Amino acid sequence: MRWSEVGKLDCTIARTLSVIGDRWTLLVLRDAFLGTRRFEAFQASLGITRHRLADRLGKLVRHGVLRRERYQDRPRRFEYRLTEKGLDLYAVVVSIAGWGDRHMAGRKGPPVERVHRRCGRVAALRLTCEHCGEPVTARDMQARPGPAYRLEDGR
Amino acid sequence: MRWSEVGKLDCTIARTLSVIGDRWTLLVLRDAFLGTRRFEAFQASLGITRHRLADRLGKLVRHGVLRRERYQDRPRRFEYRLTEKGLDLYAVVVSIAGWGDRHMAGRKGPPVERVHRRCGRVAALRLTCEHCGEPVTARDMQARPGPAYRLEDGR
DNA sequence: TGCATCAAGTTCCATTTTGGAACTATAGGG
DNA sequence: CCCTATAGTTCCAAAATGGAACTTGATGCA
Repeated sequence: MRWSEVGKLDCTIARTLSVIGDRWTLLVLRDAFLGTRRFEAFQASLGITRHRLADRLGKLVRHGVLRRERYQDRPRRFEYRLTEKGLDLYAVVVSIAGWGDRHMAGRKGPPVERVHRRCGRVAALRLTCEHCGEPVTARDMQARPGPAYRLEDGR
Repeated sequence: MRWSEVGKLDCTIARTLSVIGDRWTLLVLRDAFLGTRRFEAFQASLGITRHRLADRLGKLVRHGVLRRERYQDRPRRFEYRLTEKGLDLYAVVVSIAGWGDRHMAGRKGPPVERVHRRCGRVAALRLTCEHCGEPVTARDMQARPGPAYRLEDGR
């Protein structure tokens, strides 16, 4: 199976990965969440080739994760900014950073920390149940077939 | 820059992605969280080539995300199970699924739903601040250089 | 006029990674 | 002796990637 077909699978994870599940794309998003907007800045920060970068930025724009916005005429220059859909990927980026901080950090600790503006503290973020508000881990949750799956098989 | 060198960067996200930031790896993990353990089962479910799969499973084992466990002698047969380190990736997988459910779901709804065992309800999971417990989005958080970064530059 | 610089790409080619399909190893069973 | 089952490995063509140079449109400045 070609990777370009994975997005057609009836699985939201597969479809999501067809947009962001790329070697460089999540690093582009990391930088976007740190405030990077310009082509040259992404390129310098990541060490990605210009060709790849143009490609990935274009894909993220096509999928509505980034928006290409003109910030200057003569000559025309553009920058890339997160859309609402893109901002909603924060949980993904932060979860990856959190796992990395716990399991892959150097002895100096994490290179970036995040402050919760409301309470003013440096905070790790955690997953909680939307109903009862309790923190959850893998063992607290039970996966089961959802609406789409039941419909499809007539269950 | 070669992708194999990205993991050496002084960034926990880059290091994490060097382990799981692969086209297929996150789909392997999705299946692992749904209970898949055997080579043949991963292969059939994903449509990944056997060669790639052996490669990815091996990499996850080397990084301590999966554990290769013998479940039969004569002939020796092995299965792959999440370690504690692997189970801790739940937030990553669930965040991806959540974004997919919100932005990429078909009209039939999500194919999988997750029940919180403790409260018994089908629940979406959300990010909250570990200190005040409030749900947070990208706009609620402010990134800043962390310990490793300050140490390195003497700031 | 001529030349340098800046920012955002694009083009070209060699190297690396991947997909696809067939093959191997070890054992049980008829 | 051959079929089946499971967990891989091998080989090659096709696709994706890295690296470096080139393009485009404009400003500055000698």
